[in-house]
Amino acid sequence: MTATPAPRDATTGTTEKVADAIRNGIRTGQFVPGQHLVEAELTLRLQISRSSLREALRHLNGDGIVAIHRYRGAHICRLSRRDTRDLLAVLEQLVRLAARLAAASTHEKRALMDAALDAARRHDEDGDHRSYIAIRQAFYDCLFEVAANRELPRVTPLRRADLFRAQMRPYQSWEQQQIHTAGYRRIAQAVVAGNVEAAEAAVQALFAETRAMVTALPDAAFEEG
Amino acid sequence: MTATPAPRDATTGTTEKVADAIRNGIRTGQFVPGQHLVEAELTLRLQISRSSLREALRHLNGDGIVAIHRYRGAHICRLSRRDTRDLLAVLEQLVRLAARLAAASTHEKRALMDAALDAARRHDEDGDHRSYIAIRQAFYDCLFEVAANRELPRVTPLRRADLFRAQMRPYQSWEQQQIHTAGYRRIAQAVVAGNVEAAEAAVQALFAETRAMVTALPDAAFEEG
DNA sequence: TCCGTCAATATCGTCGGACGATTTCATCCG
DNA sequence: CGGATGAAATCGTCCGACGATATTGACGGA
Repeated sequence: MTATPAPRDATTGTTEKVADAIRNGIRTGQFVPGQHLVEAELTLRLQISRSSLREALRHLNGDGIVAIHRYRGAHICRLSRRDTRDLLAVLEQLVRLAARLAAASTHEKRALMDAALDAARRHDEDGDHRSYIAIRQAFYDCLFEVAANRELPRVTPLRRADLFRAQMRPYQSWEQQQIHTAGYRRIAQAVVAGNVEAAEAAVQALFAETRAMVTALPDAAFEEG
Repeated sequence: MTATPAPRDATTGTTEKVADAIRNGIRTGQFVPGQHLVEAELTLRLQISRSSLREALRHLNGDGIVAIHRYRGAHICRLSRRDTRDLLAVLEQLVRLAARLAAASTHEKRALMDAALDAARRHDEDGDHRSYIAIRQAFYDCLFEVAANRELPRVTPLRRADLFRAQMRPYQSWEQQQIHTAGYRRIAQAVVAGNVEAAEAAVQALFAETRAMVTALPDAAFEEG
């Protein structure tokens, strides 16, 4: 009777493996937003049964990263400009809350953010896109860990943000990634310092940058609507 | 099975019907938080196959209202004090965002909130618990409609809040429900008036009341941890 | 040639059964 | 009384089947 869905149990199942595979495929570019997902093809590629695949797709559908239309199959969601705007508005509030809670946490807990900072510094050196993804993930994992709010990781639409990142990728330069990473660093520094106002301000600044970047993108990067 | 004459969207399927049935059962008290869900029993009760039921359970697991432990089955989540605190913190931020967006919307859109207000007034008269549930649902539906942010209804953990309400029910008096409904009314009025600050303040006040009520509840109302 | 109609196909939704894996529980023995 | 043990219950995964529906492409008439 644990109040929260099983953390370890759930990760050991076939459906979770499949869901992770697709999520990871989105991050690595193996799956592209808008791509049609045919059940028969995926069952062959992933070597699983249709039942398990459908459960995984239903799971991903709940996360909002695949859309399912009756008798027309599933496809990776492709965000419109409006979807992106709405997503960023919600995400900003939740990350702000996370930053506020984290900055108000105990000193030893806040020190965990140093790991994310170190990873960010390493990213500046090699500059691989894969490490950028890793940075992002490490940053948010660490932020949620320090914030110590079990509900935040559940509701924060980070998987949808991955979709957003995937759509931006062809248009985003390495410099922009570096700027974004610098934003993570500023948040982490404010959190480690225990400065609540600075942490919230850093989150706001990061999302302001992101919104500006989105505005500058061509229409081709978005779904119509 | 064959009784699906006019399916127009993805929301009209067996799995969705099952998920709705369980969600509704939680609201009406048919399912109690902590209750064990046996697949064989549910397939008989709902007259569906195990495949469809499992998809539905996976869906509800994604919404965070049922927990699934490998080889031990699914059960309705039961929130601990901490879970409740975390849930309310996140919910407050999202409802605040919704109220802010709604109050800043156009005048004709904001007028939609009058429907929710009328429903709230009707609730004061008959005072049935079922109508209280209806009020709550109508209020949030309307708020999200006016806020015009597609991401908000997706991420806002209202189903988990239903869990919370279900756990409170045995300890919540009718007067407290009325007080809560009055909080909805204040938010709606501020939204209709287009007063952003007042709307956000009303949300804050509502959650402050809720937190105070939670603190006063006995331990028996919560899962341990 | 263009466009509407209609059949063929691909794919999905649901079902039922099967088998191994694991937990749970009652039983038995020390 | 407590720990080992075996049976029952339940779950996870797979497979095959059938009807339902959307998509596609052929066909014929204007």
